[in-house]
Amino acid sequence: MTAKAISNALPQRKIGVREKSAETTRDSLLMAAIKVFTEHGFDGGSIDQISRAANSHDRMIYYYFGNKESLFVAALEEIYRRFNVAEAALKLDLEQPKLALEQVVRFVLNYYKTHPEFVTLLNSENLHRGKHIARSSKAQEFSSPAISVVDDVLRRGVAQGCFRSTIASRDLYMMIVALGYFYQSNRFTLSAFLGENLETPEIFAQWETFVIEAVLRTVLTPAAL
Amino acid sequence: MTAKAISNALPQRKIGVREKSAETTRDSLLMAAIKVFTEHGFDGGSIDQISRAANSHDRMIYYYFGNKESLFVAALEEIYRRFNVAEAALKLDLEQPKLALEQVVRFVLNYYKTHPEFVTLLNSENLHRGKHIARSSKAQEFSSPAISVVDDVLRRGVAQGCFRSTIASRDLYMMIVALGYFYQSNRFTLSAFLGENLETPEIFAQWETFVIEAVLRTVLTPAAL
Amino acid sequence: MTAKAISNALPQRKIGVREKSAETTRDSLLMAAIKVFTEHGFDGGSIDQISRAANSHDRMIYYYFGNKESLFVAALEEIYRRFNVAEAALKLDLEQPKLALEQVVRFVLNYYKTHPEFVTLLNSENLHRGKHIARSSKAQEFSSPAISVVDDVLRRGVAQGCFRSTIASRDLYMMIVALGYFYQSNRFTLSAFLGENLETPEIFAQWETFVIEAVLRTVLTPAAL
Amino acid sequence: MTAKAISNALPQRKIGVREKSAETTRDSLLMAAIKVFTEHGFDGGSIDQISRAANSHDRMIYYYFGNKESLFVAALEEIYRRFNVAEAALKLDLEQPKLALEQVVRFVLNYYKTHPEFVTLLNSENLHRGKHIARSSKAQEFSSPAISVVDDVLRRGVAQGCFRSTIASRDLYMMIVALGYFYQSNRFTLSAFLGENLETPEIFAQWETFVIEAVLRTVLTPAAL
DNA sequence: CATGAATGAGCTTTCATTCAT
DNA sequence: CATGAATGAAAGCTCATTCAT
Repeated sequence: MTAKAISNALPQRKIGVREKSAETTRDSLLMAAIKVFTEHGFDGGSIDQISRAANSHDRMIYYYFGNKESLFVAALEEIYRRFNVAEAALKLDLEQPKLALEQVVRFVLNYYKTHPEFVTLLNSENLHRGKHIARSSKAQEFSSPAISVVDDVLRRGVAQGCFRSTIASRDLYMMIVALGYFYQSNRFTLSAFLGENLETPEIFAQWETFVIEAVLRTVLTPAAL
Repeated sequence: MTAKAISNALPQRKIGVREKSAETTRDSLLMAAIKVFTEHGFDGGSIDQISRAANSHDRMIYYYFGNKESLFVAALEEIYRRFNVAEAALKLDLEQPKLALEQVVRFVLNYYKTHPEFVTLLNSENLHRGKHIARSSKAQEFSSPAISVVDDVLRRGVAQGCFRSTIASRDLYMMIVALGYFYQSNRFTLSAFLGENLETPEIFAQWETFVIEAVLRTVLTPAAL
Repeated sequence: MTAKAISNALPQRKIGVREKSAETTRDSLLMAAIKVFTEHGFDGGSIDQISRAANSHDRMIYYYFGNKESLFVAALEEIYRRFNVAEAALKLDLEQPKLALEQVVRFVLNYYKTHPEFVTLLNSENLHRGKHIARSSKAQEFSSPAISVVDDVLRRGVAQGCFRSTIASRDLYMMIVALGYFYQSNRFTLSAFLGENLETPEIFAQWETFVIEAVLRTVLTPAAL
Repeated sequence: MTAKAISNALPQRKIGVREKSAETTRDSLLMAAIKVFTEHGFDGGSIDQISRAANSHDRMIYYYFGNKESLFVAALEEIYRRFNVAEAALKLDLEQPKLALEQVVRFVLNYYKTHPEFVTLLNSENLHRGKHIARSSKAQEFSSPAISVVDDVLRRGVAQGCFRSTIASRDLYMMIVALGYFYQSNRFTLSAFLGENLETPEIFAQWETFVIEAVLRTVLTPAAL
């Protein structure tokens, strides 16, 4: 029969024989996985959808990743890696802590806005109570850079006397992330409930301004306000 | 043999002949749906799991709700209804806006904490880009009470001169909700990344204190700080 | 609950309480059955579709007809009854056998064309090897009029000397019916295979002329040709 | 317990591990499909019945054919292919057009009689208004041989002067097919209505003689009669 | 490295029908 | 005469995964 079965059932899927290197196959499967999991979540996305989107075959996913869960973990790690790369590119002037903090807030809000896969994959992961990320050896190493950026800015501001000294960097980090993440992750239900489309640039801009103000007012000393 | 076939065949699933009223059947299906969707999300939760948990049959879900999506919409509406009931029971002293606002924050944070189904169902819904709630005629009517509570407090505080007049109630509402929701919805990935368990009472208490402070600092006039 | 379950699942189906007489309900169910069975066949048509089309309820079908098969038998009997009524209205001049035979052919071809339900229901019935009609007590009484019309014309023509005496009326009857029925019943596959749409008036007219000629040439004596 | 579950569980359904080639599996599924669709029609025949009859599994039907409809199309194409093969084996002496035409009629009538699957599958297909065959790319290529055989004989007869020149080959083709097909496809309802069993050899023989005579009388010139 | 074949359990949904009032 | 409730079986189809080469 040779290739006839599949070409009968899925005629649109013919791929050339050995025309792609291993690296490419693995990569395109991973990209496809991020795309499909972003659109349908872990449960909603199927192995078949992913392999088809990658112009490959189901079997290759098992070859390279073992199973669906491991593929999902790889996808999670990849989007975290990308976030860290983007964050590392952020050049902050620590000598101006107030401005630096504002930049961090802008970066976070805009990163979430332009990278829905980040929000959606984490959303799906939390629906599963974090069971996949718990299996990742790289989980914690990925978070430290993010938090340390906030920590650095905070320390410098305290040292300069413009930031309050009682703020825990973990809380500040979570505040910034929460205000950015929630707006994106819940924009659909929020839009429905508020009767306003949160995806318009105007409303996002207003929110960004508000968040910056809220963060600064929380952190700044009365004198620096 | 499939698990489903077994459960159909096993005698212990047989329920007494028409011993339950329609009210009970519909209700228990809805309660079971909330439970199962909370634990596994929309895609992860199966019709079979739900009917079994309700001690009923698959068929009755279609009898009472039409299909899986409509059942999910009914579940969403129910948890929103409950939230509004709980919020309506909240007695605020509007003459003390600062205290009232603190109470609102405490209420929201604790409601999300004690009602994981609220967070999880919305999480699942946003994964589907809000397509289910868009079909609900009750969506908007459910959100207005929540926002108006914040609005009332805010107006009163502005009138008394202790709250800043430039705050939009929608932004304030979203801030409170975001800080409460995100902590719960992302507690699994956050715990993994931070290396700290956010479900311990101590860390939650610290977060609650921080959020109250952040909200008040954002809203209060310099004089009232 | 009362009516809430159905109105939730099938909101478009509310019917007034007792606003229709029994006669009407039974009749509209029968009409709906003919319609649905015509469109989808016995297997393809569902009890639910039928009761909905009749603006009634599943339960009423069982009340009036007992089960799906008996409903189908009733539908078959009804379309045969209608055919006989139409045929009885046909006024033939037996003194002109050739003309009368032509009229019969025209009647049959046009009846099948304008009553697709006749063709489709019989089609469906033959797919089930006639098991439903075998249960009908009225089956044979319905066929006699049809055949006797052909028989009368044939006898008269033989008596007059213009028709050949060796023709069996059963064969002649089947020939006319076959040429009319097949064209209608198989018009879809024929159109696909021939690459011509048999539903256009021109092609039907050509066929009608051809059939009349074929029937007459088969029956007429050489002298009368 | 459902019958399906049972058949999944019972050991006698287990087939040897990979003891069958793909060729065999696909073919036996197709053969089983023809058998089951012949007996119960498209709607009445189930995927489960077919896979069981082929000693295979539901899943393989989707693997090889995609879905039930495509399997049905494949079945239709297969029986048409077989008809064409049988017809191609027919050796006609075109120098004797009258005899050749008689042979064509005998061939068609006997093919339909001995291949009920041909009649039944087309019957079922027409019940669905030809929607499946419309999706077949091979539909028209299958019909041309059949019609061209009739066309060849007709032309030769006209050339020799024994056949009338006004006959359209399409009409002649449809006449022969109609008289053969209808007798088989409607033999159940006809038997019930006529009170005679059309499956007895005597009645079939009489019909065959009649049809040959009718076709020849329609086609022959008066001189050749 | 890659692929065709196969597997069995699971999914959501619809079926005809019956019960009790 | 009619209806709301319930039932169990079966439908078509998709799931993640494994085998053998």
